[in-house]
Amino acid sequence: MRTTTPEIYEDLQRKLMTASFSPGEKLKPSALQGTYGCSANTIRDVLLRLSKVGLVEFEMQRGFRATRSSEERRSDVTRFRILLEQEGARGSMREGGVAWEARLSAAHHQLSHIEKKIARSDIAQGDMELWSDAEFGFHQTLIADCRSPLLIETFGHIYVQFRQQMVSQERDFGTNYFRAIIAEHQAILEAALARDEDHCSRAIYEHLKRNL
Amino acid sequence: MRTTTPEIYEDLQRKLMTASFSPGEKLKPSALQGTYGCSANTIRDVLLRLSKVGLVEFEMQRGFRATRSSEERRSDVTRFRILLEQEGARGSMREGGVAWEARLSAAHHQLSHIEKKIARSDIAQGDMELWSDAEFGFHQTLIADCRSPLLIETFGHIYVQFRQQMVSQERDFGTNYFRAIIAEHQAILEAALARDEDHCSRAIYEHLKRNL
DNA sequence: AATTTTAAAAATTTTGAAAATATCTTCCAA
DNA sequence: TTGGAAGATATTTTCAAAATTTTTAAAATT
Repeated sequence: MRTTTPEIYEDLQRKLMTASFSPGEKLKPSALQGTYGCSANTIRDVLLRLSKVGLVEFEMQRGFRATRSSEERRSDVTRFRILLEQEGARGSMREGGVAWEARLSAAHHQLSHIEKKIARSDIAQGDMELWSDAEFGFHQTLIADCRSPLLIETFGHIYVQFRQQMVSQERDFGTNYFRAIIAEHQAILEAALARDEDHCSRAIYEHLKRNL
Repeated sequence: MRTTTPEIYEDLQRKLMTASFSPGEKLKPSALQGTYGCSANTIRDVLLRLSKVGLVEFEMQRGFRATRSSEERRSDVTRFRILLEQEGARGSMREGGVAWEARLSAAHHQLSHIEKKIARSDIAQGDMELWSDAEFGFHQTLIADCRSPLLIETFGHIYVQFRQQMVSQERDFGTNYFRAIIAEHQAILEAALARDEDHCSRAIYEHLKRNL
C-alpha cells in the first residue's frame, strides 16, 4: 500500500477520533508500518506529532498508546473546553465585526442543516463525519475572532480530544440527542450575535454540561 | 561529545528558554548533531518533542525554528497565562487542603529568599536559573490542586513559552524589577491562603499585566 | 529592469537495519 | 506459594545513507 505521510497522519487521526483504536491501546510503529507500507520510523514521526495534539500518549522508552479514556478525563477535557470556548467567544464578541457574524451564521446554517437531517432520522453513511466537521466549524468560528492564536490552537487540540473521549463512551446518539443540541447551538448563535457575553457563556455551559 | 537523549532535550530546552537561539532561528538537525555527537534523527526526535511544548515551531518539509517572538505573541502568551493561572488558582483555592497551603507557603518562602537576595543586588552566577525554577515552582504550586491535569499540563507549556518570550525582550531586570515582584508574589500568596478568589485573580493580573 | 526558468546546493524526510532497552517467561530458591 | 534471577523475546531508539523536497543562485526570457 502506497501512502504519503500526510495521509498517514490524517488516517491515524481519524481512527483515533473514531475509536478505531480503543483508548489506551498500544500503537506500535512496527505493527502499523505494514498497514501503510512505510518504515517504522515514519510512523514514529507521525505519532510524535499526534502526541502534540493529545490524541496519543508518548512515554520515553515505552512508546505510544491511544490516549486513555476515563470518567475523570472526559470531565477534565470538558471543563477545559468550556473555559477556552467561553473565553474565546467572549473575545470574538468584543473584537469580531460583521464579517465574523456572517461567518458564524454561515457555519451555523450548515451545521443546523445536517443536524435537522439527522434528527429526522434519515441518517446516511458518512453523515457523522460531515456532522463532526460542521460542528467543529461552528465552534471554531465562534472563537475565531478572539485575536488569541494560542487560545485558538489549544482549542483545536482540545476539540479533537473531546471527540476522542466522547466516541469511546457509548451513549445515546439517537435523534433525541440531535433534537437537543439543535436548540443549544441555536441558543449559542443568538447570544453571540446579540453580543451578550454572559448569556453566551451560559449557553456554552448548557451545551456541554452533560459531559462533565 | 557523548550526550544522552534526555540531556540533549534538557540542554536544548534551556538554550531555547535563555535565548541562546534567537527567536525564529532555524534549528537544523544536521548542524546540531555535531554539538551533541549523535545522529540527526535523534535531534529531529527531540525537536519534535520540544515543539509539543511550543518552544520550537515545526513545519512539514521545512524543518524547525526557535519559536518566533513579537509584541503580539508576548501579549498573547501573557493573556493565556493569566487565564490559566486565574482559573487554576481558583480551583486550588476550592479544592486544596491544608497540605496545599503548606506547599504553597514553602514554595513562596524559597522564592522570596532568592528574590530578596537578588534585590540586594548580590546576584551570583546561576542565580537567574535558580530564580526561574523557584518562580515556576511557586506558580505551579498555586494551581497544583485544581484537579485539572489538562490545565496543569498546558500551564507548564505556557510558562516555558512565557519565559522564552521574556528573555528575548530586553528589559530592566535590575533590582527594581525584583523589588516589585516580591510584593506581587506576596500579594498572590496572601490572597490564595485567604481563599479570596477574586482578590487572588486580581493579584495574578497585577503581577503579569506589565507583559500585556 | 523585472520576472521566469534552470541547475546546483543544501536541507529535510524516509529507509532498513543494528544497537539499546524494556518486557515477558521460565526456572530456581526461600 | 512467593519472589527474584537469567535468559529469551519483543519493542523502542539510534544510526548512516538514500530519496525527496526546498532553497539559492545564475542564466535566460520578457
